[in-house]
Amino acid sequence: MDAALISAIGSPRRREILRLLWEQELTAGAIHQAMPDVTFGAVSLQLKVLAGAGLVESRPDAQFRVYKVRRDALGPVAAMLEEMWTDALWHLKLKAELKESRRGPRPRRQSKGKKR
Amino acid sequence: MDAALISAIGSPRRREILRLLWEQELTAGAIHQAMPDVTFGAVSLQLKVLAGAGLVESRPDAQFRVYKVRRDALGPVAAMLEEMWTDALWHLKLKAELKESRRGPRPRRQSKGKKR
DNA sequence: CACGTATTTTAGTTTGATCTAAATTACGTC
DNA sequence: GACGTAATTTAGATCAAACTAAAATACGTG
Repeated sequence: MDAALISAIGSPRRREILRLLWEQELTAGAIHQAMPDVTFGAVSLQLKVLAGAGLVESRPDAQFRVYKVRRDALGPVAAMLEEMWTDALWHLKLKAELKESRRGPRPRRQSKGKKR
Repeated sequence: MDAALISAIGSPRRREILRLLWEQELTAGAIHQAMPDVTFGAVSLQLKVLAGAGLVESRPDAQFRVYKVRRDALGPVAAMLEEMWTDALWHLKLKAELKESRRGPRPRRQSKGKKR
């Protein structure tokens, strides 16, 4: 129960990933598919942070890597997150939250036309 | 129990303030005195964030403003923070954490010499 | 081992969080 | 009301988190 854990769940993006992993194990690719607004690389980096905090673990499975949430590491926070997520309004809130809290460069538009 | 709460405790600086307020009520000035590495303004801004998340409340007392932590708002997180803080290693950890996580401009040196 | 798919890592960019300094507001006392 | 102290707010600066694109790595298969 250390500061890295609390910092890790402080990010909406990382909570989104935890949410996806809550009920099922998923490959990195599957997680990315569920988050179309970021690149695969970004997802991988956040998974690394989560793993560093001990909140997820992964195992290789053929050419895939399967991620799994470590609920026990979350302790009492697990219940808190669940409560948050079962809240009927959550889906609406999540959208707003992600929109207002995203950082880093905007998704670049496909530069159409110029062919190089 | 919403996202603002989790985000609020995600910041080491704000956790430091919560720690100071944990056992006693304090004025904004007293909190600032206990945090000599930031300006009064910075402390005030963080108190505002904490208040916005419902984690602290304040009442005027003469020309002062007394702040108080709202433990109930923290729910299960309260116990987690306490555990973190009673950890014997905590003091060492805190220093390292603050050093590595501070943001914003460096403290400016007194511009000595040139009298403007 | 060349090739295709899955994932991670690196290098560089953007932006919001956090900060400072200064201006402003709030309160009490004379 | 003028003055002094306490606190907040504003405007501007800096930094690191979070991102992208591309390169590198890992794994399985023909």
